Amino acid sequence: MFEVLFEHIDKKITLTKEEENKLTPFFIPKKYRKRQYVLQQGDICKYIAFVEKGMLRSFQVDDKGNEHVIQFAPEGWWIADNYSFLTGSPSSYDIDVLEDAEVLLITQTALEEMLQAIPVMERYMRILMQNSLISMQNRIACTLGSNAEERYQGVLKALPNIAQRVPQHMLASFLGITPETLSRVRRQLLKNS
Amino acid sequence: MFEVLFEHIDKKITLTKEEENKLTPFFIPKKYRKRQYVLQQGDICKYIAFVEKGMLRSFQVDDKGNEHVIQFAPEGWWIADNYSFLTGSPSSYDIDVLEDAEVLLITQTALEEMLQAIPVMERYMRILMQNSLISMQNRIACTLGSNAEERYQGVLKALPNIAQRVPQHMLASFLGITPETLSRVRRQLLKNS
DNA sequence: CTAAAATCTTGATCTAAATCAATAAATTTC
DNA sequence: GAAATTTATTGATTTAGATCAAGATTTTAG
Repeated sequence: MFEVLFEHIDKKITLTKEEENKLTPFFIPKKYRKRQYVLQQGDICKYIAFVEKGMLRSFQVDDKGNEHVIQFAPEGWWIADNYSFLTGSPSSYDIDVLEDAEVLLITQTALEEMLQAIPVMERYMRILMQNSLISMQNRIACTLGSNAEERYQGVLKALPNIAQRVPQHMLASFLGITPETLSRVRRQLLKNS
Repeated sequence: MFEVLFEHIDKKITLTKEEENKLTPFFIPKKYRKRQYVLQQGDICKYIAFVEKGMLRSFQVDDKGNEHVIQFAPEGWWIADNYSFLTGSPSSYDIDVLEDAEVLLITQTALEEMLQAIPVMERYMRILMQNSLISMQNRIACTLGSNAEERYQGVLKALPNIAQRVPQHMLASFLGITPETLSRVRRQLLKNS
C-alpha cells in the first residue's frame, strides 16, 4: 500500500528502513469508489491525501453551478484543500473520485507528529510544496500568455494520458474553456496532422 | 536591514537570538534602483530574494513581445524564478524593480547551509511554500471562475494599495486583461458607487 | 439487454474582451 | 521647464471563445 509513496519520497530525500517503518502509522489507508466525494464544500479538510492508485480531482462550484476543475491527482500525487487544511476554515472546494482509488490520508496532528518524529520529512514536504508551486506558477503563466489550443497542448505534455483518463468536459474545465471549444480544438489538431 | 525578514519569520516560527544571529550571514543585502533588472530571461536564477523595501515584479515576455506579469513583490514578499533556481536551468522569466528597493538575496548553496545550520528554517520555508501555493491556487480558481471585474476586485482585496503603486497596464497584465479593458472596468466601478 | 444518463460533436448566434486608433494626461529627463 | 516618454482614456471594430440548441455516441445501472 505504501509503495508509490515511498518511491515518491525516495526521489526527493533518503529515508532509513527505520524511518520508513516509523512513517507508515501516521497514515490512514483508505479505498474510495468512483464518484465518491472525499471532501465537500463547506466541510473542513481534515486530511491531506496521497494517491497510491486511481485518480481524484478537486473542483469549485461557482454561483451559476458551473464546476471549475482545480487539480487532477492521479497516482503519485498529493491532493487537499491546503487552505482549509491549514487554517481549519470551511473548504470552498470539493474533492471527488474519478477512478476507483487507494489513498493514504494524514491529519494535521499526525502530520505535525510525523514531522517531529522524522525531521527529514520537513524537507520532503518543503520540496513537495516547492514543486507544486512551480507547476502552479507555470499554469498561471500559460493562462496569461496562451490561447485554448496552446493550453491544451501544454496539459497533454504535463499529464500525457490525461485525455484518455478523464471526461473531456472536465479537461475543458481545467483549461478554463467550454467542452464545445475543446472539442473544436481537438478536431482542428487532428486535421492538421 | 533584516527587520522585515525577522518580522516575517516570527509570524511563522520562533527563532532564538542566537539563531537570528546565525541567520544573517547567509544573506546578501542589496539595493536596486527602479527599472533595474534583477533577473533576465535566459539567465540562471542564482538567488531567492526577500524584499525589505520597495517593489519587484516577475514577468514573462511572449513571442509577440507582450509582457505577462506573474507576481508583484512588495516589502515582506519573496520573489524568484523557483524553477530556474531549483533546477539551474535558464529562466523563462524576467524580474525587475518597480520601486527603489532593498532586498536580501540568498544563493542555493547558502540556503542549503542555512537549513543545515538552523533546521527550524526548513519549517519556515515549508510554510512559506505552502502559503504561496494557497494564493496561487486561489488565483487559478479566480482565473477559471471570474470575469475581468471580479478578478480586479479580488486583487484589490489581496493587495489593497497595489492600484496606487503600480502602473495600470501592469495590473491589467497581472489580471490577464488589456489596459483598455481595465480602464473600462474601473470607470464602470466608479460610476456604480 | 435495454433504458436512462452521461458524454461528445457540430452548427448558428452572441458577447466579453481584444485590437486598432487617436487623443489626453502625467511623469521623467536633460 | 520644455520636450520626450510613459501612462491612461475613450470610441469603433474585430474576434476568440461562450452560449444555445439538437443530434449522435458511449457508458452505466437495473
